[in-house]
Amino acid sequence: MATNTINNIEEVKEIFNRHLTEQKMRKTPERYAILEEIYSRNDHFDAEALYIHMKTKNYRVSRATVYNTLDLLVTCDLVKKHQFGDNLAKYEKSLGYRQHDHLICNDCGKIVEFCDPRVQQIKNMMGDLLNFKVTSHSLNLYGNCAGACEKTK
Amino acid sequence: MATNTINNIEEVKEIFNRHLTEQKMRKTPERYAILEEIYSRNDHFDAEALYIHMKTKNYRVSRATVYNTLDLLVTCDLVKKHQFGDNLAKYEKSLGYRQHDHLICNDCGKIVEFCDPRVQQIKNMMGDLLNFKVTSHSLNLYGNCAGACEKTK
DNA sequence: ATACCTGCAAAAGCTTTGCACAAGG
DNA sequence: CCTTGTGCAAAGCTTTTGCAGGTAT
Repeated sequence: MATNTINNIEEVKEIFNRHLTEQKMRKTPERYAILEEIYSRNDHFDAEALYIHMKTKNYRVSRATVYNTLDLLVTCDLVKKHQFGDNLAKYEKSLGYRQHDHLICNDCGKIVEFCDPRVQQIKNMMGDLLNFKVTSHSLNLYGNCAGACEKTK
Repeated sequence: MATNTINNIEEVKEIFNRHLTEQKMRKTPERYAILEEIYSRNDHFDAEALYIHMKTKNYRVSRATVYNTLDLLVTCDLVKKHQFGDNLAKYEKSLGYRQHDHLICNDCGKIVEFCDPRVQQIKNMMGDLLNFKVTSHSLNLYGNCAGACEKTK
């Protein structure tokens, strides 16, 4: 199982739990099941893939709940939402992951993550310069993975 | 007329013209009309807004042609396509504009452009490091325009 | 008990596609 | 002429919404 990440699932659930309490929202089994499913993955997935995967595991859940819960998890910073060029939102778990950005292969769709401190510098400087309070960002580099790209898109 | 930009419209048409010739594509009046319409704007617009605006000017054109032509213009680098967080493609003319990125206000939707040479440095370094040939990128900073934001969204 | 949440299906919104007709080369 | 491009409408896809029934608190 792919849950050997920096934070174990119990810790994540606890954070979610606290958020739900603070916001006076209900602790439904669906919400925890979706959280668990997301944290068992290590990829960038879309809402439909998550939905299908839960169905496959015989977990009865609706698309509406998947979308609602994804929004909720994005709000409390346990999940990050991305747009990689197409009109399809992709998600990934975010807790315990260093802030990072993405390099996307135009041919095979492969996604590689990277960190660069200059991104933070740009955010700080541009915020000051243009009088914006910058709260988040999205940086995607597009190209192709030289050589070993198999167009498995 | 808002065509007092760095490159005049004739120059742009000439570039488009050359591209169409090279690609053995037809020089239809619709294509030039759409190009002209785009270059008369200085904002970030979506396909529907462009379509509506052409209709308003009594230019008979279809959505299909608008989408086709936008794709075509993106291909030949006369137009840039963006995704600012939502699932709605936004476009802007690109010729003669320094490469730039965007700062988007979450409250009022205002878009401010900026340039930072560090973006190019990041592209170069990450391409080398991860063995990718980086051909393009998208960097958006999200936040809010301190003070004077009127939530006119 | 009573909001809130869920499931289901329909609707909405952007974009693509199919087909018949038009027109560029 | 022949093939590409266009208009129109329908279909496709992702995401949102409305409503009736369920359930956490």
